[in-house]
Amino acid sequence: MKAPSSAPPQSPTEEAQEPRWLTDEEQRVWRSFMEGATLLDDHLDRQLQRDAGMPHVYYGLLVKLAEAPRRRLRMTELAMLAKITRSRLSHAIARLEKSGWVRREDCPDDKRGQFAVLTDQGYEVLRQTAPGHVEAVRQAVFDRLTPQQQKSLGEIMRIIAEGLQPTEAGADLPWLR
Amino acid sequence: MKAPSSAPPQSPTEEAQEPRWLTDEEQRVWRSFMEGATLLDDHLDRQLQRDAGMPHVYYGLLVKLAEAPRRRLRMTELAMLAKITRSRLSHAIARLEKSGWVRREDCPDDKRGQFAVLTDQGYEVLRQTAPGHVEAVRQAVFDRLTPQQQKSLGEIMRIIAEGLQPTEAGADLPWLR
DNA sequence: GGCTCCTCCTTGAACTTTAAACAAATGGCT
DNA sequence: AGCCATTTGTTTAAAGTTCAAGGAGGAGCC
Repeated sequence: MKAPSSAPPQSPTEEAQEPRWLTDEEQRVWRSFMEGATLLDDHLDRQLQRDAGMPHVYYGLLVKLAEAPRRRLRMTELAMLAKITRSRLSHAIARLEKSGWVRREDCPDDKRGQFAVLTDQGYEVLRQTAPGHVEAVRQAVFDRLTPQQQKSLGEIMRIIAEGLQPTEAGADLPWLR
Repeated sequence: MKAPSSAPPQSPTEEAQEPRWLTDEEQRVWRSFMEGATLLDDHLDRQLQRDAGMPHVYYGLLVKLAEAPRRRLRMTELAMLAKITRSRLSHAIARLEKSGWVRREDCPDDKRGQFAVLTDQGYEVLRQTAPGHVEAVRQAVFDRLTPQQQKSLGEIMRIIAEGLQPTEAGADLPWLR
């Protein structure tokens, strides 16, 4: 991220041309982004750990389940929706199961498959902690941005997210550029 | 984050009024944000773990050190710059020390104090991996956004970050609203 | 000096995340 | 049926993070 004073251009046949360093302005944007994102996630993590007894990611899992038909989702689908690995999800569900907020259920169609099912207790936790969480999000984000800024933020982050989705072919195929 | 169908308004004297749920549009913005931020950080984490043998946060620490006078910073100052807790920093520096990229040095003025100092080896790692990292950031972010969007992103994230800075009095004093 | 409070940083335990390896089931394909 | 590649989800260990507690030095005050 830092440009060592003056690096001379590489040989033209080298794959590594002079790196496209960030300009000062780009630097500022990038650092603001990282700082904001870090502070925000830490903030919400603490908020939820305190009020709901779980990290932000876990809370997000419960939300996805609550929105799903019959409050259940296949592990792989949940992992994709939540943008986390299956491994991470496995651990997370194990912990949420221990807390009594989620229960596993076998999939009748596919003996490999597992459903993660939101328990009534899990739904209750969500019901009780959701107001506090939305409020935290509002105070940290929406209350501070103009409608136009909110709209921009949505568009921008959607673009960034799409560029990184494993779904999008070409994203992991840089040699096709 | 999810509004259970129709919750009746609370008693007016209750502190908990009807929660200010997010509108559908706000939901979309918020989810795009979380997804984008998650995917981006995971992506850069993998990129740096692969190419530099350390997580994104650790890389950021080396960058801060590289920019500091005499390539050294007091632990507390580094923690504040990097927006992480001192505890986390302690562990992180221990690991970076083991890797030979940072070294601790006692502070002459204050016997409690410690400097984290970037070693030559640490600087070298940075020099070699910085180009690849900037490139990753460019591809994921700057190459996809218009100049106007980049500017907006900077402004927006700066606002969010400022609202969460422990520095800003009033941020932790919600009763003063 | 002695007292108290605060700051600086570390530590250890509990918890979460990652990466790699794995078993089991599925889905073609012959 | 038999075979092989893929998909599904879990497991293990190592790495990273958090939280609460604590040692030690500094700073103000009597």
